[in-house]
Amino acid sequence: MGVTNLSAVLKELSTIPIIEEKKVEDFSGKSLAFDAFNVLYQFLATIRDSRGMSLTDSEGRTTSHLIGLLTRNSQLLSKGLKPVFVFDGKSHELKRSTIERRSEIKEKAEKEYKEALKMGDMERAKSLGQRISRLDSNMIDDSKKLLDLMGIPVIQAPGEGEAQAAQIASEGTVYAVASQDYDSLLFGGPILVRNLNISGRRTLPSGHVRMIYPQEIHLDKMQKGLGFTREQLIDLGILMGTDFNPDGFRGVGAKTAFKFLKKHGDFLTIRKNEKKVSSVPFDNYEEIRDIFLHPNVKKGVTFSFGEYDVEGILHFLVEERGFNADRYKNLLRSTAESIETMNKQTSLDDFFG
DNA sequence: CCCGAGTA
DNA sequence: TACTCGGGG
Repeated sequence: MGVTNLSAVLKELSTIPIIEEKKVEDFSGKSLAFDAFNVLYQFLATIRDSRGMSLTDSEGRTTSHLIGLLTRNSQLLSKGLKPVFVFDGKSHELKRSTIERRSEIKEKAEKEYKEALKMGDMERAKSLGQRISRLDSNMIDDSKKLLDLMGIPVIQAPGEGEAQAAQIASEGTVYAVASQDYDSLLFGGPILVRNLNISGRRTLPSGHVRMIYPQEIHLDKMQKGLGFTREQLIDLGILMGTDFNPDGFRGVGAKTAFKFLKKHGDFLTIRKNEKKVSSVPFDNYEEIRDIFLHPNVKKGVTFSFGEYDVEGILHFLVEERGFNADRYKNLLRSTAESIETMNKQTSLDDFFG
């Protein structure tokens, strides 16, 4: 999850427009560091059958994440994007309670889901199904295996994936971080790209349909538009709630957090002067701030892109997971072909400067 | 999530 | 061309 509700702040409180609308093709030739868990959870939540159940192979193993990774990444590769996947390592102890709470919520949703199924309330079942996605170590392993077969580099972060992704983005090893969360910006990643693993149209809870485009957000522009330093952006996040203090503060949302920060300058001064923030016990401020300012990351990480191995992918998905070969072989071949023609083109470009 | 078939 | 629906495993 992470910091997800910053959109309102960026749209309504900034003096300059911060969110740049892009097309997927605009990222052709650029490498993007995807927060792997972020992507996988997205697939697990959305790739479901009409009863809200994950898709599985004949042995009951979930395959939703594999379908998502294969189709989405094949499209991105066809358009010349160079995805890199960064997996979470050990999560910070302050995040544990968040994780535990999420798993409680999931257990509750699971019970309600079964009831909804019994009652035949499919709409409700489907929406509950989305909340009970679990990512186990087998799913992580076969995601890595599939990515490897697709030639997509897999990076193992020592801690937060989002932090490691931000690190390689600041080092210029990748162009940007791709995620739905804003955390990479708080970790110091200079560019964030959102909506890159989401299709063009989305049905909102209200029933309205809206087009979704990739968005590019630059940290420096965001700081300029809001008039905040990076430290203040971190304070903003903490006031609104992060993975490390998920509750935030009662009655403090985007606007109030922004207002407090403008008035007092930093979190500790707000804590001294604003009742909404001071009335709650909260002694992890320095530690949380430090997670964002000095994250647990590896420096100087390098990687290389591999071959898109059509035969290998087919073997894994068809032989081992029961995918329908006819359904996917066209996608695989045309993807391999686009990659090949693009490689030829870029090597020509390199040759001629 | 993505795709294809069916429909207008 | 635009949209909805069902299926994918």
